[in-house]
Amino acid sequence: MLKDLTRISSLKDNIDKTVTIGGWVYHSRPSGKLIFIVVRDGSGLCQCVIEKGKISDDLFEQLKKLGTESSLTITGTVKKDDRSVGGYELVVTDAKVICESVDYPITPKSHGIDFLLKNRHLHLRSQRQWCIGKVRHTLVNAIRQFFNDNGFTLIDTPIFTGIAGEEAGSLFNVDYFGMPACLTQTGQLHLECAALSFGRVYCFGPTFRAEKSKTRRHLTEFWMVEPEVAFVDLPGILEIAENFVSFIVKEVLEKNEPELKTLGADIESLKKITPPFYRLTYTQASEILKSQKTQDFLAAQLNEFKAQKEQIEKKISELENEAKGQIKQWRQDKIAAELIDLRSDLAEIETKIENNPKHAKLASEFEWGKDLGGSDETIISLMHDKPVFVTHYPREAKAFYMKQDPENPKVVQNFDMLAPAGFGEVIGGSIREDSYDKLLAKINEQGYKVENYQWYLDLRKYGSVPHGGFGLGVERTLAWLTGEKHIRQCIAFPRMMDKILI
RNA sequence: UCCCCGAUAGCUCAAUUGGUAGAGCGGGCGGCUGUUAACCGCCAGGUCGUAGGUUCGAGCCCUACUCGGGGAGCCA
Repeated sequence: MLKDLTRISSLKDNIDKTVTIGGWVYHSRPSGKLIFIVVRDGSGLCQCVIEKGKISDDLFEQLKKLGTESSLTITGTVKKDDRSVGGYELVVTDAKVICESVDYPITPKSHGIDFLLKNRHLHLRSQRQWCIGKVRHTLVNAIRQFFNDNGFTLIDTPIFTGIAGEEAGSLFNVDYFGMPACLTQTGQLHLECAALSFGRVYCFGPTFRAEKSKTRRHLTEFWMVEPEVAFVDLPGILEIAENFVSFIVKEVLEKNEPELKTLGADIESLKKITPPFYRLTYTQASEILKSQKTQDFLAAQLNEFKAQKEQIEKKISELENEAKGQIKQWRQDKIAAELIDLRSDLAEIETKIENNPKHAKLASEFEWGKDLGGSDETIISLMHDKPVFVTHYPREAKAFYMKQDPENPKVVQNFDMLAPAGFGEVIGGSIREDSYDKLLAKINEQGYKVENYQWYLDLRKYGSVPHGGFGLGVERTLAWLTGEKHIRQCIAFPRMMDKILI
């Protein structure tokens, strides 16, 4: 049976032919002697038109009452029709219900995020999650393709590890047969070993951080790709990063434009993502933050928010007045629904208005030496239409393995890549400290146990070379590309702080 | 860990300022041959998160707790 099924995505090659598709009821609109059932089969959506008389009355009655997400096979003639979702529809001649679905909990109307997460096993079938999954698939392939095509060798780094790459406070500890171990936070340290064997390597896998972060940009388990390159300097690694990011954006644009449109992604701004990206040093970035330009920028933004707020409030009061008048019940209901949407928009804009002066204050009081805060990153990122590399952060604020800048010992040769339009950090990377003595001193300075890092130090003892790399978070990149507000929607089964739902 | 907001029908939300709980969607029944989150009529559906308190009277006020959302710090 399965081999005889046609996938919805290939209906365009079967116009006027009779085919059978297998799928689930996405939407059903019975209308007397005519039923429209939109079927999804994982490859797309297809509207099936069922006319009474063309099939048996019993089947007609069964299809008429079929609930959302019932599974079936359905046979009919493929017609091109612009009125139909996807552009093609099936004029049905036969159907077979496989499993009737009754009281499917997710309805076409809006739902709260808590409800949807608790129903994640079903929510994955929704159009939005499906689109994100398709884009993620392209993204992951593009990531692999870029490195594979540019002389990188894939190295699978371990998930159980003994030493930390980042802050020890964010480690998940596990009991490894009675011995202490932890889940990997980065494959970088292991990858450096491999880079000195293969020259150019990358790893791609899940990463775990026990940060107590409850924000739209954090997960405790996320996927990260990390390239590591021998014989490279900071300008060199930046060039790789911008070519890499430009490539994956181009691939997604080429292969997933319909999905991006459905998701409401800003396709025009993604088309601008081509090398070169902007480059700022941390010191330049901090000067921008403290400048009048930034204050003006934020003030302009505040005015815009206030104008938006006024517009929303005006609309709300208009609708409220209309609702007081003598109008039909259905109009009352429509107004109520619009009011709910508008009030939620209003709350969002009010939060922005409230945060704006705080962000302005934080920016104006920015002190050299601190790490860039979330709002600082957002400001820098909003002021640019392409990704921005921020380089040369203060040494104290950064990880022990980053190479001290020979020209300014207070900073390291690192970089963050901020995605444009306020999205913020997507990549973090650096040139690694390749001097044995400097690395040893830094390990001691941090209070780490040298014996744990002996193998890592060995890399600086036997044929050390300048090398570096970066890590790109898959979910954050996906959120940026798709315009999704929260990265928990960018992985099928998100793991969030204190919460594993299924 | 800190700050703010919330919890009312299966779901999303109302309840005119403390006076007997409403609507849409979803479900059930009926109608409709071109629907697009279809539409029209009828029906069922509630111990207002939990525990106290104030009051003649609490969904609404107060206290504590639980759960959730947003933001901060930190990060990819």
